[in-house]
Amino acid sequence: MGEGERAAESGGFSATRAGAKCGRWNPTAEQVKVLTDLFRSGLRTPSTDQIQMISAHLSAFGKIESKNVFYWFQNHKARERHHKKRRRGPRDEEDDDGDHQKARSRCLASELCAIAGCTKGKQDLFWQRQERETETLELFPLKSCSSDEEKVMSMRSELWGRPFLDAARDPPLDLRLSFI
Amino acid sequence: MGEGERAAESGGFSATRAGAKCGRWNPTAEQVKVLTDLFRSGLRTPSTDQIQMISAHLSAFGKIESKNVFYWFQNHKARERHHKKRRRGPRDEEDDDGDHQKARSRCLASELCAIAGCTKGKQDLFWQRQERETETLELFPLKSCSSDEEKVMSMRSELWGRPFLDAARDPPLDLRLSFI
DNA sequence: TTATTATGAATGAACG
DNA sequence: CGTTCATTCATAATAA
Repeated sequence: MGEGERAAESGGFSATRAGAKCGRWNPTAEQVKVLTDLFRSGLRTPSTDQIQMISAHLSAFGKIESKNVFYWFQNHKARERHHKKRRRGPRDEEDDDGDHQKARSRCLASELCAIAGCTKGKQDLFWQRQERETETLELFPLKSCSSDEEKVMSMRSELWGRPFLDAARDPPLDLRLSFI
Repeated sequence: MGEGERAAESGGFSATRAGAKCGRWNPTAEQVKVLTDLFRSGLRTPSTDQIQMISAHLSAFGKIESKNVFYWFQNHKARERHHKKRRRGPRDEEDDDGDHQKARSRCLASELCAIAGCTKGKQDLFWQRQERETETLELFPLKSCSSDEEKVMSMRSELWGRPFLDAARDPPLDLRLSFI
């Protein structure tokens, strides 16, 4: 199992990390980055809409489904509690991809985030939402998430690494964070 | 096959086999011995308490953390199952697997085991349990696991290999196994 | 040394 | 939501 194929690196951007048969979702560095940021920003249990939204944007970095986002948050939240301690290893920081194409560009103005759910009435649950086509959703459908004085955390200035190759294709990703 | 191999001779005791800078936990022969015994005794998925307990005792043989125990069982269970592929014992096969390990035997004097969880109310999960100091747990804290006759498996008489050198320092390890 | 194996650690996916 | 399973990744140990 020593598989040295690990070396198989992504061609241009860190797409599929594992060259093996991807039976399951394999998040790219960018995707993880965004998800982590969202999580650190306070997002714990994204609504169906938020999941759809996030998934849509992350699809720019690679194949991804809504359920992946759903699971990601579920797992991350559940495990955070069990993982409060030190994280082994000296060099285990991040990005094991080997490709450092993280054009550190700051998007202060445009912070990435989740769109408020503002769940409209009744809708199918989770990702099983009939899978209507592939993207019918809009980026900013919400018109009034209402005020809410609940948790309004502001985003932390974070960088956004984008593939320098498809700069034109991937959306700017400047979403607004507005927790329900 | 490895399992026992690297364990080397139990003739004495293999101190911290870890050659040096252990990036990751490297179990000693004794630790593996105990874990293996517990596993073969039927323990598959130790509870948080059991993990803590086991970890505490195994620490006598070397550095170890609760999460190591947790992972060990996870891996061991998963792998044994996976390795059961294409292995049809023609004849008298011990067929030790399965869940029938009900050797309801007497907990003879020195049986190694895990202490019942007796999960009292709410407790942190897994090995993340606050890491309260270094063992506040008692060997037989339970006074009444209360009703619930879930799975009460008894231990199979097994010997306990102990380092003859540190007999005094390491706990006798005569615990009782009582699944919940 | 390099190649392979054994296994610790991590996490996606799901179960109950 | 907590817990468990299945795969995969990473690396110490060991064979070649």
